[in-house]
Parts: sequence; structure tokens; C-alpha cells
Amino acid sequence: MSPKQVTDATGIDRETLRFYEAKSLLPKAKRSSAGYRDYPVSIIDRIQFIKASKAAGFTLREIKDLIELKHKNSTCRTGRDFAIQKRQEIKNKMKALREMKKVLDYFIDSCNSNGEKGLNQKCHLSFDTIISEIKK
Amino acid sequence: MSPKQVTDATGIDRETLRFYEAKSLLPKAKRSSAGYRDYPVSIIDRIQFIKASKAAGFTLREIKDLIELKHKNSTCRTGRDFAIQKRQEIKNKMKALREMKKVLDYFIDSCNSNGEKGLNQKCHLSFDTIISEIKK
DNA sequence: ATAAACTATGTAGTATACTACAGCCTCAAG
DNA sequence: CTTGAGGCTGTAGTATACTACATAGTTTAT
Repeated sequence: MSPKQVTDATGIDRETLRFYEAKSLLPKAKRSSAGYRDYPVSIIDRIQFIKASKAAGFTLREIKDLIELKHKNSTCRTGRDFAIQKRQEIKNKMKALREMKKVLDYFIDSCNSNGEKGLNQKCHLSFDTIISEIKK
Repeated sequence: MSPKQVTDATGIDRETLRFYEAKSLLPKAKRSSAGYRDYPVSIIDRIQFIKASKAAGFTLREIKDLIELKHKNSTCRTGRDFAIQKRQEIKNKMKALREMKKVLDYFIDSCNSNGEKGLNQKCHLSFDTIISEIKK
């Protein structure tokens, strides 16, 4: 695949593609006779994973470590233990997201419960109030 | 609460506390006669929310907008609609985390299935392979 | 009373993750 | 055969989110 095809398929731009390659998040692409990059189709899934991981709050360094699971670890055990640790971080992030969702659910519900007319009124519900209500 | 009490309770440091105040993620603290900051107890929950949101991949700007839900919007409707949009982003991040967890589950399971001896061997399972296996 | 711990302001520096050129090359379409 | 889209390298600039002082004032324990 050409760089253009990859950027069209993934939404990341050419410069970012090069940047990720330089940071070793993507493998060095094969080159055409003219020196143009030629990516395998699997690059798409890899970039989707990177995008998802970034959206979930992981750094490029962390994402790189995840992608290199088997390379950087001498044994299956050290690789597995690293993966277990990262899986726990994922669970923690999921918990954080559930907590955030609770706050928004509470806010949205209380807006809706005021009916159509209420939706056009000024909103009286502070963030700190919501949090303290949810904790009860 | 003094700055020290807040940093001890939350794990963020004094400079970051000031930084968040300057960015309006935290309210301007009351001051003692000597000019020392004095925070309400509710600051703790607020900082926990900020930490959780950051871990989940939201920017400080986004977190600020969430905290200001009611202030920045003239009506309950605009506030609610913003919250609905943010809730959708949260759901998307949760989905991303579930996908990441699948990859790690697959890796961890395949390491474990090799038994105790296998764990001391070199690991033969590339990231791209895992992703393509999961997609099936 | 004095040292240690804590707090204040302001400014400068760092790490991360892009993003935007400049200057040049290649290739397909009309 | 030229023009426009796409590609190359390398370097510089930007936004975000801290992080680290320098300098100075305050509070507390001994």
C-alpha cells in the first residue's frame, strides 16, 4: 500500500506516518525503486490499534512496548507478566471511564427530568454537587 | 485544607496544584492571612476526577469543559447535548480498551498454555499475528 | 531563637506528540 | 511534455502538560 492509501484508510496524515515509523511504532516500510514507501496491508490494523490506544490514554512509548511484547522480552514469562500489568492498567482506565460516565448520566438525567421547558432554562447543577451526590 | 494536605491526599504535587488553578481546572483557593491557600474538602473529589479523566485520555481542556458543564452553557439543553456528546466519547474509549484487552488476553493465554517450561522459553507470537487472529 | 518544613510568585526549561515547511524527486493523465 | 498529485529527507516550530528553580515570606517544633 502507498502512503496515500494508508492515510486515506486510517485518517492519520503522511507526516504522522513518518513520525510513527521513526519512533518504531510502525515497521520500516519496504521501498519502491523510486524510494517510495510500500506498506503491507497489516499496517492498517496496527495503526488502528495505535489510534485506539492513544484515545485510551496510553503514550506512544507504552504503545510501542505493547507492540513489541515478544521482541523486548527474553522469555515468555517476562512478556506475559508485562502484559498482565498492562491489562490491569486497562481495567483501571475502564473503571475511571465508568466513574466519568456516572457523572454525565446524572447530569443528563437531571436536565431531562425538567421537561422540554426546563431544557430552555438556565441549568442549576454544579459539578461538585453531582460528584458528592454520586458518592452517596 | 492546606496545599500539603491536598497533595498528600491526592498524590499530585504543589506545582501541579498551582498549574491546575491557573488553568481554571480548580477554583481559586481562599487565602489565609499570610496568603496561604486554603482549599475546601471538595477539592479532593475534583482532583480525583481530573486524574481519572486524564488517565482515560482526556485533555485538560476537555476536562475543564466537563467541570464547567453548567457555567459555560446558557441553557440546560446545550449543556445536556454537550454531555451526551462527551458520554459517547467515553463509550468509544471503553470500546477501544476492550479491544486492547482482547489482544493482551490472547497473548497471556497463549503464554500460559505453554505450561511452566514454556514460560521460560522465548516467546513466538507477533503482535500482528495476534491482531489478525482476533479479527477472525 | 533558630532550624526545618511549608508556602508564595514568577519565570524558565523539559518531554511528548505532532505539524509545517523547504527543497527536491517521480509518475500518471491529458 | 508539462502539470499536478503524491513522495522523499531533514529541520524547525507548536501545543500540551507539566517540572524545576530562584527568591522570599511563614509556621512549627525543639
